[in-house]
Amino acid sequence: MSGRAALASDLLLEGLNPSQAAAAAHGSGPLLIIAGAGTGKTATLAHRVAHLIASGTPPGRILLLTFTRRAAGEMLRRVESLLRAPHGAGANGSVPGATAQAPTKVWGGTFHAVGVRLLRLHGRSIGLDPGFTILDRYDSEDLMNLVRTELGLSSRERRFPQKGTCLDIYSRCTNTGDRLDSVLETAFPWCREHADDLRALFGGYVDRKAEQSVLDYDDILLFLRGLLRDPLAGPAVRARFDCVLVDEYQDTNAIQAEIVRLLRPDGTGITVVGDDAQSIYSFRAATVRNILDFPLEHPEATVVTLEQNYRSTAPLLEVSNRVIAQAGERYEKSLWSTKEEGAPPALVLCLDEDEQTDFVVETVLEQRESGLPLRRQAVLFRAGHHSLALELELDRRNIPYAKYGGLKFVEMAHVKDLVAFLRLAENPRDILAGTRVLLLLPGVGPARARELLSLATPSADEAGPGPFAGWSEQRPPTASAASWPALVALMNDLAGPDPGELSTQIHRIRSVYAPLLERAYDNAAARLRDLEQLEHLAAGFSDRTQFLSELTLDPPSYTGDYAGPPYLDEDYLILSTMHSAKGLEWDAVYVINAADGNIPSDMATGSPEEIDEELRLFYVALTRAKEWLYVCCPLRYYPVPRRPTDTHGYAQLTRFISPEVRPYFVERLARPGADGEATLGPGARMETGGVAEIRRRLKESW
DNA sequence: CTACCGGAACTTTTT
DNA sequence: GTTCCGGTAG
Repeated sequence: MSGRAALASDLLLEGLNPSQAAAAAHGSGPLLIIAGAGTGKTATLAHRVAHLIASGTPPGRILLLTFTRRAAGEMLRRVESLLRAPHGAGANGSVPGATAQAPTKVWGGTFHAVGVRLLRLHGRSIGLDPGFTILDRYDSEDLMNLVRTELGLSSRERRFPQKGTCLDIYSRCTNTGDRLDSVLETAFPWCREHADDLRALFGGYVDRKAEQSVLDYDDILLFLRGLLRDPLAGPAVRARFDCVLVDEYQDTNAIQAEIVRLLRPDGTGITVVGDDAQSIYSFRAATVRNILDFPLEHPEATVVTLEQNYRSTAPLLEVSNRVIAQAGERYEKSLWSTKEEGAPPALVLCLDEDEQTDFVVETVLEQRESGLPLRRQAVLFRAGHHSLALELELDRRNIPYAKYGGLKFVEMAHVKDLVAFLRLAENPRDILAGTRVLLLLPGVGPARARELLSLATPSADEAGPGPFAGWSEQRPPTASAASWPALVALMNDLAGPDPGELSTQIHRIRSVYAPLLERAYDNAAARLRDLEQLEHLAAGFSDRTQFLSELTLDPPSYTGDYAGPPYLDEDYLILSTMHSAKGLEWDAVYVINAADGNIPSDMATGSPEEIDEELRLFYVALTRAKEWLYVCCPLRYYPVPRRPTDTHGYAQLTRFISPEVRPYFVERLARPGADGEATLGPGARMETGGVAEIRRRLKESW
């Protein structure tokens, strides 16, 4: 590094605390940054990238792996502004060495997005067709179901696991590398008896993916690892990068860790950042061992711990620290804040879900009255459907909101339909996309679709007839005689040498699809508007291949608003699952349904490890708040009915707010009763009663 | 071979 | 409330 560059780098570190600066300016040895919640992790990482560029690393040789594309984008924006900022160094007021190459050249994105990019570039050298299309979760389930039906596993005396469960088991096997038997034993004991059938099923699933030239999420990681392991291709890919930075390292799985290892075998240039206390993806085979064992794997590694929290006030931090202290193994750290003053966290006890909804809506509006915009407030919950009642009320009151997690825009049936046209054109062997398109036609069922798809083959030479040329001679079922010629013409054009602009392609699909949509679904008008939205979305992409990849790897989240995602300049309330809230922060946070059964989820209380993960998830939710934190727990809730006979159960406050933690909250009733404060203690399940009865119980039972 | 109807079983988090 | 399976009518 030149003297001037060194000076510039020093200037880049302005505003960082000593630990952050040490991490940002660290040399080339392996580096582990343990970054507690709200400790300026993003800033540190951005400064580190800027520092690397300023000290001479070409941006294109830096690989920044993040958990979402949004995180990567945010990080690179900050890098850019750091390098642009007038630090007084350099002739033109910016950092030397930085101006020539834009930081946007940095390879940034999720493991999956980067994997796809590298596989399209280098895949051929390990025998992978670079024209592959990508299956999302639902496509993968459908393909699994197809094979399951073929093998006659659907109709059995002993009920065979559902497609989603099958895919979970498969995915767990591939991502952990464990044998099927041990996976079944530890994670899916109720499926043990089907071990042999599952093996056959998975074999078929793998074959079908290969035939169709499609990759599921797991394949992307698997093939990327294969690429890096390959004696010829591996070195070529490795040679691209000098530095690999991995964010949210606590949520990586064994394959991802190996990919990092293979990218930088000697450990130099590796930076991993994370917080073991926020590991919340073990259901996806992420293992906290990656971060805990990093110093063992790299004995020469430098470990920097960030403990000063810049996000939350001391009272909020206090309660979060107490909550996470209940967890098992972790790096000991205690977050501290200089923001001493602040409102204490509130524990809000509600009679039922309606009262909780009212409380949240009223408080959100009060906060807005006193100057806090909606978008700086967020409601967090364990499962996507926990926000349903709230969404209804927000709709009723015309309060705009955006929901993260749960059903996504691209997962809605009509959007998937339209995308299937594009996918089929892109990859005529993609049976799932093809079946989806053909089944839209009245009179066409699975059998006819299969027959038609066997006629469609990718044409070997450019000049030859298109892949769907054979369809022109097919006589359509009388019911869809009208739409058939248009569909054939459309597909031939889309798959032809000159399909036109992407948004034009979508426009053409819409005109063929609209009548089919109207036949197949109700509220066609709203759905057609969504498709218009999709066409607008596509305008930002020049390339169909890229559009399809990004759509499945990083789908835009769907909002509750019929008109599609809210415009960026509008104010709207944030609704999010706790998982999707990772890495984000808001001034006011409302955690709803903080009852045992919801958090921890009833589905995840099988083992102490699972419960620990739920605890960390709760911790993640609490630590999103900067100023105000409300934890709401409805005493009674109805959407439980296992049987139609019992209408509702009584909830207990989440076990994570234990008697030791509880005093750090200020307790209040959502709708203060006539006789003021209630005395609250641990609850018990009870039989139902009238409102008066419930109110009475409320006072005794907490 | 497709379209439709009735009964039975299930119901988290996501790249 | 939903999805999934098997049976039956056209």
